[in-house]
Amino acid sequence: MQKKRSRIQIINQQKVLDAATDIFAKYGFRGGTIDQIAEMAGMSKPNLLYYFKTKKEIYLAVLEQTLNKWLQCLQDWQVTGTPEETISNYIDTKLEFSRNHAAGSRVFANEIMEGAPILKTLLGEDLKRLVDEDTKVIKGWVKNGDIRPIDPIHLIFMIWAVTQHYADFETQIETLTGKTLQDEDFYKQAKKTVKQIILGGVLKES
Amino acid sequence: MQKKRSRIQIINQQKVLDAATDIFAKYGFRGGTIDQIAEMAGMSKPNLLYYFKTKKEIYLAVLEQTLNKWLQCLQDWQVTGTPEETISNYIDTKLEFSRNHAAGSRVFANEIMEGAPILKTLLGEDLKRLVDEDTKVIKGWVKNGDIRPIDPIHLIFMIWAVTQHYADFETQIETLTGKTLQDEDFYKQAKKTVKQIILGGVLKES
Amino acid sequence: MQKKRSRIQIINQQKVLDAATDIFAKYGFRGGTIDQIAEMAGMSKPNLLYYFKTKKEIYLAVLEQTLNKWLQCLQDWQVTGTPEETISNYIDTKLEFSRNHAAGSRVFANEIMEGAPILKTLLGEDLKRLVDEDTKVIKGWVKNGDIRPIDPIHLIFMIWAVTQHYADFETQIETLTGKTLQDEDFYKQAKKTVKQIILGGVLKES
Amino acid sequence: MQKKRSRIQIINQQKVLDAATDIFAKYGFRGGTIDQIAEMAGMSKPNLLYYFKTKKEIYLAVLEQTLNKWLQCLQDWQVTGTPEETISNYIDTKLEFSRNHAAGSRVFANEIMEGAPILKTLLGEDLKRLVDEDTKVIKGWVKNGDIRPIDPIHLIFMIWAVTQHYADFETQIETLTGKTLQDEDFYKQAKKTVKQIILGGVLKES
DNA sequence: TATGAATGAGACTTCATTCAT
DNA sequence: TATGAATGAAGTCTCATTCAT
Repeated sequence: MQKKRSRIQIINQQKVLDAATDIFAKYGFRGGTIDQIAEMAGMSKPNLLYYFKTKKEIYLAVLEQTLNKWLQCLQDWQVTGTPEETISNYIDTKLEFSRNHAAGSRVFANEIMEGAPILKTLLGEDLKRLVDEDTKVIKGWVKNGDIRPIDPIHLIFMIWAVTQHYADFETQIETLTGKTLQDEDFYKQAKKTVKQIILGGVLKES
Repeated sequence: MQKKRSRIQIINQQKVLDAATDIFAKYGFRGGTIDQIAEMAGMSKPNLLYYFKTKKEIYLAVLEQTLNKWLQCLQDWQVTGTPEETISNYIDTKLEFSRNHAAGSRVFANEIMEGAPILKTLLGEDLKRLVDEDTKVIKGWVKNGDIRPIDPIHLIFMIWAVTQHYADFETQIETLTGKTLQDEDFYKQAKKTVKQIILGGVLKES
Repeated sequence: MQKKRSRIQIINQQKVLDAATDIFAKYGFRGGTIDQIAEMAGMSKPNLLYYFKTKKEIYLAVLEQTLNKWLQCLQDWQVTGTPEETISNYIDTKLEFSRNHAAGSRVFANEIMEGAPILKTLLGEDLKRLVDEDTKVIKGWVKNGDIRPIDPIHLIFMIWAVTQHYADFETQIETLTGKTLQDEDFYKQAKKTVKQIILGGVLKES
Repeated sequence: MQKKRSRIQIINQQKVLDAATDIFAKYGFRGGTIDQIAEMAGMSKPNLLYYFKTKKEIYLAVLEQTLNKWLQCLQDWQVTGTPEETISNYIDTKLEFSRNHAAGSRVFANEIMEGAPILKTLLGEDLKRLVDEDTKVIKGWVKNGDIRPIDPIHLIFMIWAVTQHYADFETQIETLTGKTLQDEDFYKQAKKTVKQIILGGVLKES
């Protein structure tokens, strides 16, 4: 039974989640501390623990929230068009997510590098289902001769890798270029190049 | 005065570094503990600290060792051939590194997600120099009409992202496919697909 | 000036005291928490603290209430009859108290095992006075040849020990026999046996 | 596998157990703190936790140690003689235990008043078996006409209650009489009176 | 070289209590 | 009268590090 949440409760819980996302993004679950989160959220540690009883509970809430945003994000994507439109749209969606939820993306990355103790089941079930669907679509394109003969799963990994890279390795990218996805021109250039190469490598020459 | 290192010392130090690489790969610097490293290395904590005085010293040694392997790896790479040969070779090199040093790759990933407190300077100097050189080469190709007009920096990021993905997200990949780069067929298929798409997207149609 | 206490106040205070008696009986003063008491009393913690300002205040009220009941209980007891009647009556009284106020008895037991920080003075004054009186009565009986020559203080301890045992070690007794003093037959049998032995050991054979 | 314990380890573990027995005797498991135990044992808190990893582990060790002493104690008891000898001997044994292990006795009392979360199983199995045996013996005496017709279980409870009372309510007894079982005369007088009454109440007049 | 013992700092969490409404 | 929100103090436990042998 979901407790009724007052206005201030919603606000404070979100403050905590935002701070926690940043901290867990940097240090992972084990490395991040409640002190850091409390300070960043601008509240005392016991007050924070009034909203979330344990560190793990905060972590789970962060994962869940990020997951929801990610799923919602993927729902925006449509498989209806041509391969070019569909892939292009998918890259748009993923890169947009990396721009708007860089910290969330890093929380996922950390979780997976820790061996995905929480998300493993989910990855093996829900995500696998999504991937299987996409794989079928791509296989259909190949069989149909719409695109070059490509191994679908590695194409999917490639798109994920590239789009998430801009979020997960933001520090490195910023150190090397002085830019992040927040920079509009840089964002456009990244999107353009990624699409250029992937579509160029996947589509048949007309 | 460099202490003379006995045979056993060298062996034990390497045992520590191997264990530490695994632990820091999973939990990052903050999240990993000396206890975990000592246990994995099969020695007592005080004995471990006889070889490395502090946790940070271990971490630095891990980073340095991984870095050396990575640089050595890159030295094997030759820019002398055609764009196709050069890029193909680069992908080979990076993917091979991901296969042989998956944990090391994840230590880097963690370090960068923590904001690269140790490596930031290095990234901004040594790595930037390497990247600048590569950028020049690619620009030359473009100007020369050898390849399509591509933004060099995003091409480089793309190759990094894709090749490292197989190391950094190993857990996710294994959960989805049941395979890792250690699987020879999977490794070959990954390499083939990555080259196919990137080269296909970069090279001009003949 | 004694605040006028409304009906609901009286009811709620009693709800708190009942819950607190149970909790302190189980965990002692230090081990019991206001949360536990509040939950058992079915009210929020701040509301509970509206009736009793501090944990200690609750504890004192519990001790006082139990004490009052105990004293009232002892007033029912009459020394007027024969030794047999008097002792028999005393055992009745004490055992009845154990049955009706098992939790209260345990609160006392805890208090005393903690070193009686609150009750020590009372024990040394009021209780000592009562014990001294009883001692005199018993000594009189002995001198008079009404009962066997018995050390009065140890007789008193014995009656206390036995009667309180059924309250304080209720869990043990229930585990061993499946019964408590709430069970009418068990209660009667306990009373009968206790009287049989003590009276048999104290009274002269006729 | 029992770790080999060095000399100092044994000494320090015993220091901890002794202190913990006193603290848990006073405040119960919930109420007693590691700080108190560490201070009483004369060592730092982390050092104490080097020997026992958790508070519960200390508590279990205390219960186990006390239990062992208690069982060893009961082994000294012989059922071989007449009812008089046997009961007399039993009282001796139990009272001696109360004198030598007053704190341990109180730890048990606390455990039982908390509902015996740890010992419940043990009480229901091992102790029940012991009690059943004793019950049979007593029943035999009754059937044989050696003693008066007494309910065995309540006789056993009575002996336990009385003998343990001197340990568990030591504070009250000392406040009222200025004596404890450590006082030799008081000890002898208690023993004499207890035996006098119980034997007087149980045995037939010769 | 190796390890049992020890500890201060700090992390997570609980709890009595207060505040504001 | 009632309760959601907040907090300082304290309690349990972990961890990097040091010491002694």
